[in-house]
Amino acid sequence: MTEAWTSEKIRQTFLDYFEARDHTVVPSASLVPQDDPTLLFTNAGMNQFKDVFLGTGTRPYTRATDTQKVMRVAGKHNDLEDVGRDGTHHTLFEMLGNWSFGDYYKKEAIAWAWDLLTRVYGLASDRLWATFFKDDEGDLGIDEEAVHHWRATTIDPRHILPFGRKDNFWEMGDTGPCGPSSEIFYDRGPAACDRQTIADHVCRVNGDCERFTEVWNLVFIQYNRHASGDLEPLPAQHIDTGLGFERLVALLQDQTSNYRTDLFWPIIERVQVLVGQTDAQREASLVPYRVIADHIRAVTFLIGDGVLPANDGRGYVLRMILRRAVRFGRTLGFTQPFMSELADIVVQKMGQVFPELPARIDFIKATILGEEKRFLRTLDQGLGRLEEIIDEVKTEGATEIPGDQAFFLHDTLGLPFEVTRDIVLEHGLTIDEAGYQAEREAQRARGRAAGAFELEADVHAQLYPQLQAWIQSQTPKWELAYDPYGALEVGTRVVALLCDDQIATIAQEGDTLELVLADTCFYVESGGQVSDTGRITGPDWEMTVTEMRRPIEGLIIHVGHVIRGTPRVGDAVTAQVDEVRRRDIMRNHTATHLLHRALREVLGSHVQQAGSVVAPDRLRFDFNHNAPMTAAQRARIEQIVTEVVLADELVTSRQESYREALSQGVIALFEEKYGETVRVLRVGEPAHPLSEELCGGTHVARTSEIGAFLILDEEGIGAGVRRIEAATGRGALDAVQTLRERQEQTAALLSTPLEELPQRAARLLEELKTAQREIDQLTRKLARADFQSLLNDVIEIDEVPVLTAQVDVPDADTLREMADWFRDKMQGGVIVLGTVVDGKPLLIAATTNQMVERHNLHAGNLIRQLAEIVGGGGGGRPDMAQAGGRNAAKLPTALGAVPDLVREMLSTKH
RNA sequence: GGGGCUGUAGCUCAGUUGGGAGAGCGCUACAAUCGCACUGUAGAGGCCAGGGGUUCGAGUCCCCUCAGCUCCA
Repeated sequence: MTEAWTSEKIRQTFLDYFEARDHTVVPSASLVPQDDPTLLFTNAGMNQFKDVFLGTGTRPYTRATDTQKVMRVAGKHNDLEDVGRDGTHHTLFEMLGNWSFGDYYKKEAIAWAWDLLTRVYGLASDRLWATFFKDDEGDLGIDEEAVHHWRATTIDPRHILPFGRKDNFWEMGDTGPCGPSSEIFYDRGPAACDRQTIADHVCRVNGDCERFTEVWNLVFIQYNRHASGDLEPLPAQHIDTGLGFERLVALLQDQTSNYRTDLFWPIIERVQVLVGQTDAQREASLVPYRVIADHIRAVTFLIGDGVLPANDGRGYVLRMILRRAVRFGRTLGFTQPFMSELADIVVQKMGQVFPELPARIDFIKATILGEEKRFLRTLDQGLGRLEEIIDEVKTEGATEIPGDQAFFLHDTLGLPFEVTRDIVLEHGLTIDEAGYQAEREAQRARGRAAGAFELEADVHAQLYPQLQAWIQSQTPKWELAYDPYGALEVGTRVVALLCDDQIATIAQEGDTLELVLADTCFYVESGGQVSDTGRITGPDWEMTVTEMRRPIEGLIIHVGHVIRGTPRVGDAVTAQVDEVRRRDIMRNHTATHLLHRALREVLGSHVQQAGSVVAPDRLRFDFNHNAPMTAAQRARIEQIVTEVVLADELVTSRQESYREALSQGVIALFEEKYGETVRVLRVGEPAHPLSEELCGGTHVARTSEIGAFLILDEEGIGAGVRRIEAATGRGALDAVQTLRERQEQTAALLSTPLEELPQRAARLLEELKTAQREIDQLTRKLARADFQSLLNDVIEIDEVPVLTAQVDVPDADTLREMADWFRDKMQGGVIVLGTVVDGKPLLIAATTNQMVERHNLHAGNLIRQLAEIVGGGGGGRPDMAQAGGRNAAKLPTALGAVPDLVREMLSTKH
């Protein structure tokens, strides 16, 4: 190992090696699996080729090689909380692989793997071990073929070992392609064993210690497992290999820890600079360094693939990883956001291989920074509450924080338990960890009981592959021609029919039908653009098309109703898209691109599309931005788009390789699945395009066709995500007409010319306000006058002044005010006032505090008895209470009862 | 998908068996000062997130919706 094996060189050597052996070098698939709802993240190199192994998809090549970014955060081999505690486990890593789809098999796979490791990479052959499959549970026997090819290499024959189904038989799931595997291990020597202290530990291959490192797994796919459990030999045999890149780099750079390689060490050094520690300090607290180095890679890649921090799903995992890194950062002394700066290092290091990273660097950093700030805020709130809890515990003289309190901090306020524990210990208190764990377990159990992660139980999972197989049996050479970009009408024929989820050859009038055509010009929902509708006409029949589906690659279904005649398989038909509707959609789609560009111009280049819907009547566009748009920004954006519309710019598309497009700075959207060749949509002249995006949608030919563009609405739909609704062409006209209608109605109601409407409304509001104020003043004046005359009616009961009266006031507030005047005037005494508001009786009783204490005259008690008389209820404070009822006619009776009641209450004084 | 918490003045929040919507900061005016900070006085500012229900009466109780925070899957 005299050469310097940089990670870049190691990766490139692998790809070059297989490219020289006729493999197509393909880009890594996104970390977000496409078309696979069962998977949270891409977790193996084979994910992107799953359809090939399943037989539902094909590729234009039979040999491929790649480096695949892979995420593993939960599972038997990797738990998030373990990452960073040793030198070999990661959340995100690269998996180098070579693939054969029905091409070469075990001989080449084994020979090349051996050749590459020993000759090219120069690993010592006496350190290498190989395993093969020997069935220990069934009758599959020994993988003699693998043994044979291993013996043909220069490997020490004693280093070829058999293992059973647990270690050496690979299956994708309960059913599907599977087969034996062969693994290559590297022996790091006895000193590398991390289990030497365990009594009965024996260092060996598959012995679960760090001495023997699994380097490369070669999977030989040769069976298909049926639901019955039977294994059927496949007609075509495949190779699927995975070589852990980070481990290989560690081996070639002669490091026992992956973190000491050039993949991670620059990050660690940067962290050290930022936090200002010495080398000795760094070595003393390596775990936080490793956690941060690992997690910043995962976070950068996840955001680069369009995952955003969220409360569920992928976004939640991203948030947990980022927050875990911040948490460990705090233990190093970081008090300010630091992660976004580290993203630069990751992008510098990996950007060549993963061009999506440099293309989105600003967005990635802004997202990380935003989430870091959010988390710091969450921590502040949680810490504030924790201080309160600690104070409470201390004043109670206790020394332990209850487990449920710690769990509350974690569950509700998001304060990590580790943080809570550290602070509590600093205060010299303890924490009820068992109680915390119990609460946590209870919460987990509730979550599980409520239904585990539901995998989409698609009843059609079997149907459509069957349909496809049926079509192939009828017309072996057939391949769907999908062209929504040209004419909106096509002459073709019926290839297959589905009625009531059954494959059929004929359908009846009135049936709901799923129909497959040989060619179609109907657009299938994708990239936010909704599916086309239209009709299909046969020789003597006709059907509507109301919905389109693409259940599996290469199969497009037209769903609709037969409105006339009997469709049959093989019929020649004319398929016709609803043109008016489609043209509206095209206007909206092109306008979406223009809107995207205008947003970036006005709000900044951090604006990224986070989703969109392109329908005939409107377009919806979600994007990342932190604040509501101002009216001026909205107007500016409409203006920019309109200028492009008026300039009558050319709209063109071209096919290009994905990598090439990205490297030219073409905007790629997250939600979209991109193949190796992509369609680039351009607005404007080639020399200086106004907008270039990857897009599979349909567009107008010239921007002037858009007609008009109008933003209808702008709102926030989540943390840092805004949504714009807009309309073009006829939709914009509709919107303007609706606005005008409303405005005219309003103007007519106010008898005001349109242009004076705002002033008129403002003046009316002002008038209303002053009028209300006048009413209030007059009401009070009247009440005051009433009150003065009422003072003549005060009677005395046992030397206590008592006033009872029915007055005419508009509300309870005025009654209350009159009672206050009485109390000011009389110093002591009892007042009960009644009135009728909206046909309902209303009563107020007031006394003074001294009356309550000395004479047991409780206003609340008094009012309750009165309320009963008027058919209601009441209550209040001892000195002020109010009641209402249903029977206004009884109000005089109630008031008449007051003297007796007061006398009674006074007589029972203590 | 399930659970927890929160939503009251521009901001931070209080509001105790259901019965007068409040504090601090900020804002405006006036006073004081050469002026500012400060201080004093007065004032403006609230569909108590939205909707429905219970009640004579709901910021408060019940249900639903929306939004934010958070945990779990």
